[in-house]
Amino acid sequence: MTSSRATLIQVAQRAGVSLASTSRALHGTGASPAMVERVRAAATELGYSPDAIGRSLRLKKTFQVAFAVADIGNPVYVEMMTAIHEVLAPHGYRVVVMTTGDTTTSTAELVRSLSSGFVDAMILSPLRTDDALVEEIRQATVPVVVIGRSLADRGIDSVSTDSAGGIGEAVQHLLGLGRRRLTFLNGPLDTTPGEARQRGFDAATRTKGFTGERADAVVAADFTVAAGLAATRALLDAADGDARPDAIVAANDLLAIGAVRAVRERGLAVPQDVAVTGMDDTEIGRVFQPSLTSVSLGSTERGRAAAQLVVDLVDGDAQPGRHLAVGPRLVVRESTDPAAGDGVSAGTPDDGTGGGHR
Amino acid sequence: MTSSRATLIQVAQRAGVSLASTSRALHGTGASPAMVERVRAAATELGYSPDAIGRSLRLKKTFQVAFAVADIGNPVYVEMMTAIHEVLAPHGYRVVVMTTGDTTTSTAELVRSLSSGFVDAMILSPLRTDDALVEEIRQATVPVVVIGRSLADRGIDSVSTDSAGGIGEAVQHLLGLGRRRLTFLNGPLDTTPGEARQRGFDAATRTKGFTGERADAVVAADFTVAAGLAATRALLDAADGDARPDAIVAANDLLAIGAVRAVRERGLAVPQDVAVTGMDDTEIGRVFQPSLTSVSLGSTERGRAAAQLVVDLVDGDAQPGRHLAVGPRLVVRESTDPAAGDGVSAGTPDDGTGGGHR
DNA sequence: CCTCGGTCTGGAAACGTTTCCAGATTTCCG
DNA sequence: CGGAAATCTGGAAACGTTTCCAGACCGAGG
Repeated sequence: MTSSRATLIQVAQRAGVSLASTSRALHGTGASPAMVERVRAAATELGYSPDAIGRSLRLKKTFQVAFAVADIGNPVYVEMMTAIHEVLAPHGYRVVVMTTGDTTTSTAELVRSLSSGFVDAMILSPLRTDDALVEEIRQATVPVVVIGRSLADRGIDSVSTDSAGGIGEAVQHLLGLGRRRLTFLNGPLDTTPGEARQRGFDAATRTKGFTGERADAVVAADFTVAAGLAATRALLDAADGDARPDAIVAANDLLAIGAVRAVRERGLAVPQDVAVTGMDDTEIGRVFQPSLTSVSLGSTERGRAAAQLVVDLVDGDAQPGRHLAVGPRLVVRESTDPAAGDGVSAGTPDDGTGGGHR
Repeated sequence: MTSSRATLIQVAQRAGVSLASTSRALHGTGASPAMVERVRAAATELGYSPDAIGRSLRLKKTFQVAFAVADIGNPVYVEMMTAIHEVLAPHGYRVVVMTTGDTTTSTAELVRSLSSGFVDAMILSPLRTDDALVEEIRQATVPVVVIGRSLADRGIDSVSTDSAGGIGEAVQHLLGLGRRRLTFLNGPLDTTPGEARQRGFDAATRTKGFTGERADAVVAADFTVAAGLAATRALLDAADGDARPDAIVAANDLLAIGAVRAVRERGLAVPQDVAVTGMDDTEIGRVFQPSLTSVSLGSTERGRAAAQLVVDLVDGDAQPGRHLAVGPRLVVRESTDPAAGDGVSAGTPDDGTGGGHR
């Protein structure tokens, strides 16, 4: 407990040289070899390690970056966080996790708290944005990179994906498989993803290129398995025979799992009778039986890109206002194509459990 | 970008009073109402917000706590992190995520880095521990709370669970259901959990109270679905008829899922022909069909407990060396009991996707 | 031999905050 | 009304680091 509380001053005294020289010697710039040797010796003797706070105060740099989301347990955000950490750690930056709360107000408050200067930058993935929040971000005393919609026009660095386009990809995939009666299983429409994905489905099915017979949409109470199950049950109750969909496009993997369950309850087969697609490409969808065809929104890529923007902004001399888009990517598995891999043979690096300790 | 860069000195000048009085007025101690009013006004006028670094330097307190594990994407650790964050945030502490690397050496190195004083404490869940690491933790300049095995005898705060006992609970549960031929599906034995869980299985089956006919163990290559699938296939290939197990105790949920798949491949039913239990009680096991009976090791509780220990240690005046044990808890679901809930009706607060945005 | 340039060193300031200490002013009570 | 006590204020130091600045020293070239 007593070790390593040595300060630079003590090292200087021990080495019998000035504070300035000591700093230079350890920092490796403009000191004679003899001096370096001498100071190094004193430093190791005392078990010296530089104080991060003193250093930060002088340098006006904390070597910390905040990552703020509403729910840090959400697998999508966990993926982002992991990617962010992987990019930032080699650059010497620590990652501080924070929560935004549910509202734009609480998010704006969090952004305002940046003015106390405990981080060099923030990566923010807000649930939704409004003008007040955007303005707060612009006024922030440290760079903020937003994962969500593009804010390039407001001079804010941002990374986005195209979930609407992703739904379109799922629709095209199903049409390509010969499916003709599509139902979109969405979550609440008053959410940002719910709204965007609905837009994507409408765009894909109300175009001239739409070769199907029908395209309906139902809304589940929430983005959960239970809600997906209930909504799909109702859907199947209401329609049978030719009215029954032969494909369900779900707005995320959990809804898709609920849909699969409901379909099977009716004695129907997935994908033979009803094909199902999900979105987010989560571990849970990969492991499920049948493994889920899902639209990956590239959470890892988005996290990585955001972190890279931060590095440029903080280390280098980049100007804010850049925007990066990560394209959606359809991953075909059993829930639409029985012949597709089941995701098990492919090595899943994460074993999903504390039991994975080596 | 120009806002909130005001310093306390500027506030003092603006208010026309001394620096000392300004600090007191804002901090609310020993200042006259008039002074408080005056300083407050100046502060809001300038949009002042106190600098965290200057504050930390003076107070010798960072208001940050590190959480370090090998793999921050691992759901078990994510659960811990979430719980830790929930406990610490209300106390005004930020959470810094760090990775230990795979070896005890790299972990010890991380602990040593604490001497630069960027956090007030660390919560560490090491893959494994050795004497050098324990010694490093003892020497650390800030309190370290270990999640893993008890280190009370070394004067280090720790939180542990009893995975061995948890396996015992699974065994008892299966015996209670009338199962007689048990097979333990473990991961690599040279891992800490692998070793402990094997010990638990042996203890539960080699005792006088063991009412079964046989108890075997197989070892999968890894704690993954694929490894569980392969190992269980081999197991079923080798034995049939009466030799076939009527219950499989898996060392974690992913292995259990692999086992379920292999059993079904053979045209056997879960749980009727073969009952399966997992461990860790992950979301993935709850959602899987059949939903998995699993032994929860209370990751949330352990995280919460560790965070509470940190708060006591840093805020209060507790002495290190305490130890808390979180008991394992068996959650019965469909993979052993067809009548058990499938985990879907029970509200899962986390929707597992970015699509859950409100 | 003088001067110039380069290399190296030490003093001191600065980053922004909190708090000790002493002095000044007010309040209270005898 | 005098003195003690209580209340309030300002100066200054301290936390630990980096870096500007000036000065010292040395060697080389004129």
